[in-house]
Amino acid sequence: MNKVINMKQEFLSKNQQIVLETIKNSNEPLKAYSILFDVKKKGIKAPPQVYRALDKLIEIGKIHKIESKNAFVACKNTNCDVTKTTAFSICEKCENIEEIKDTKISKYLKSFKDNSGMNYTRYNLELFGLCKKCK
Amino acid sequence: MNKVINMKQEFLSKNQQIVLETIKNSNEPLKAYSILFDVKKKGIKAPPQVYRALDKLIEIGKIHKIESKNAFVACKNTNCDVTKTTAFSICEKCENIEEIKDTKISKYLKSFKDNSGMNYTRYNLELFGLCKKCK
DNA sequence: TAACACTATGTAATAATATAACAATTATAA
DNA sequence: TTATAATTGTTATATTATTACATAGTGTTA
Repeated sequence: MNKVINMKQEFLSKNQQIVLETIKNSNEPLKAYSILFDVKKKGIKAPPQVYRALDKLIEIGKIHKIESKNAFVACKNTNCDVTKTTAFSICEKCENIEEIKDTKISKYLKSFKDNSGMNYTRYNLELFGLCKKCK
Repeated sequence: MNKVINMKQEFLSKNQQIVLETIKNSNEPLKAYSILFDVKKKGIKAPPQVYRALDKLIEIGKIHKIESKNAFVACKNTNCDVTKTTAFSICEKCENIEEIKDTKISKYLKSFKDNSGMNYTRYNLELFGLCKKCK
């Protein structure tokens, strides 16, 4: 079986590589069935093959899921091993979505405590508004 | 048509009332088809009737959607007119979900600015971890 | 009142998203 | 080599959500 080693010595299987490349090459978040459509050229035929790859890629932090859109984006943050922790900015008009790199917000949320006794380890944050172009 | 006035003079239709009561009476977030199952006793028969009510209730801030779970909870925050802005704590083990009332975090996120030029107006935040019982 | 617009409802069909179950194959380790 | 685990392929189905259109009630106003 053809495998490739990435910078963190994590192995990506053939299907995982194909799905990851497809997402990376897109300039917008992709939905699972849109990924499936794209990768059919490369021999992937059925939803479970895509969803399995997506699950794994999320697990190792190569991609993130934007929950409110059921869509997937590649993580551009090279040291995103902390991962599964996500913050996105979403323009409500043009639907442009960007991962928020601002570290202040990440520090703030990681260290956040309330009086519930919860021990927080990760978060999803989606900030909505209007982007520079649309406002 | 039987209508009822709530504190903000917003009208709730019959189906909206039924769906809202069902969600309020639950001690956990409900999924749309679980709501549908419950309200069949009361004459609501099909998905669009439920989804229409859910959409409206979200719009007026009576309920929130937990995006990562595709589930709906009533907003206990009586003055949740600011709304559509949501923050939840989710236990990864027991799946207990609570709306975060902490106002610090809300102030922080509402006033958040980065250098993208985005003008943020609302957010969804889901904080994951282990609750007091599960850790 | 009749005509109109408007909102809410009911209903059937189907679209979109995701998983279960199991067989077949390939990779790695003992 | 045998066993084991991981990955893949495949079919079917479950779950979540919307479209489209018909029907009925409500409110306004000419």
